Amino acid sequence: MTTPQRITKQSQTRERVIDLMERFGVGNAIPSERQLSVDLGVSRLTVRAALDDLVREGYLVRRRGSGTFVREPKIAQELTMTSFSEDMVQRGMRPGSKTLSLTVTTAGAYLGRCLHVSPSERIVIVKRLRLADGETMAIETLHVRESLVPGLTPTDLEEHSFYELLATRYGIVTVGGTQTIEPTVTNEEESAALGVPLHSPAFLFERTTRAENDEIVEFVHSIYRGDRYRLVTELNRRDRAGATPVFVLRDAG
Amino acid sequence: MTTPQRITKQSQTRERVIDLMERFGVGNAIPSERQLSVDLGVSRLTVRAALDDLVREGYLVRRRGSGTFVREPKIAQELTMTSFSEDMVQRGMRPGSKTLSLTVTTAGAYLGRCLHVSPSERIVIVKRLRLADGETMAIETLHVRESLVPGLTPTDLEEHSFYELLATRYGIVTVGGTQTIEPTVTNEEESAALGVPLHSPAFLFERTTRAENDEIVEFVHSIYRGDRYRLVTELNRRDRAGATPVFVLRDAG
DNA sequence: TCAACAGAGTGGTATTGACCACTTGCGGTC
DNA sequence: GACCGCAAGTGGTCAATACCACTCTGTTGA
Repeated sequence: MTTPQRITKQSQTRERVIDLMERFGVGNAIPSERQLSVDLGVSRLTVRAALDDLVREGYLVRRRGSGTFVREPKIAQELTMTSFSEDMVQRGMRPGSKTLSLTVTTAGAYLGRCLHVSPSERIVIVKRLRLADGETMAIETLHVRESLVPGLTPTDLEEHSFYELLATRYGIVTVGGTQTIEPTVTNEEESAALGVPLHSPAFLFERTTRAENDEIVEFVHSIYRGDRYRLVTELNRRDRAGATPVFVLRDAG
Repeated sequence: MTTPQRITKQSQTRERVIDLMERFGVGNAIPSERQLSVDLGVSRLTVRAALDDLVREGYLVRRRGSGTFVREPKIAQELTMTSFSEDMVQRGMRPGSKTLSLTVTTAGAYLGRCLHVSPSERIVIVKRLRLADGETMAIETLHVRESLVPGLTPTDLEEHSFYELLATRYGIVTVGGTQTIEPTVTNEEESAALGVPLHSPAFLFERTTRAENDEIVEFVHSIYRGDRYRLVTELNRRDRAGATPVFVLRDAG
């Protein structure tokens, strides 16, 4: 059901349908399933499987007795495993990062538990601002074992995405993680950094990220401006799996 | 692909597989797809379609060459189309509802836009507290066209789930909706009602719900205590569709 | 002129049969 | 006893076909 890694007729069909979607344009119907199965030389079942995925991902809508139509593109990215940098690029904005501080300390009890390491392990703590088109969007505190990222400098992080650095320089591929989201209000430091009034509503994100070997790579604590972000979920009685939320950047002002 | 509303072999198969899952227990394999297709008297493809859904919803895991196994149950409910009442029952808590006010006014510009009705349409506005095991969890403001729910009383809402009432008494079946989530802080009224300090962090949920004919049924504005709820998301580099968040009730204190 | 109807076309469901890729365990071999 | 390899069983993919329920449209009838 999930997209296969190997080249399969279903995945080929998917790609060719995506091409067709662009050709026909938003709001229009793509050829019928039977027509597609003839045109693409695959069975209708294969066509349906490919369309199923595209429908579930929100690119197409089916109307029984009528046809399958190209949906208008989503306005926002899914709340998923993308870095802030990637995310902003996809939204068509210029991402930025300003490193406020980079310190090394021992983990201590709390961080040790978060990162699954000994409390005496040395940890790099990086505090940085996240910018979009020059405007401050969030303040992020990154915690990572020093042994994983030797020689990391503040400017590294302003020039590259952290995940990019992990992958290319340190050979660490992240595969998943857990994220919790809470409402909070900004404190003095956060308000000053974000340029919002004291005690403004904000999202508190906490994320732990895992590598391929199931080791915990990082623990990130982020404060996102509540006046610039909101979460949007499409609810669905029939198909409970469709409740994938998107993290939406609001209009300014 | 989506669960059908009519009785279908696939939905029957789904139910019978769920029975089997309970019988075999967490961690164990259920019978093979071929075996199930014989036992249940349906084709293997139908079995697969039913299993697909259960896998996507996280109840089963498939291991190629090995079998299909019962996953351990999720710790929390998905952020989905369940009513507060259903939700609390599933968490093993006793839901409660205390109606604070029930008024009827004209929609006006803003509500008219939210509900897709004329600004002069008469709207029932219900304000009520949501309780779990006697403790106040949220304050909810419900907006619904008066013509949809004639004769609705405050006590109705304390004795039944609103969705239950809609379905049984008014014959309105809800099929989906859109929900937005923002961080906020409680105002004087909300703080008093929830029993938290003034300006406490909270989640602001806004939901519009659609009926079968795509008409908008309700617009709900809810304030959830930030000290009792958090959102949890499992992130996944490989399968982007799997980022379904859960709305977790925190430990008290 | 307009409403009702019939038919063609669409997605939704289901069957049967086949082959592939992978896991596992059994049995033979060294 | 330890190791290797093979075969059986599993999920993954795909084909060809059939019928149902629904939508839309063009035609027919009043």
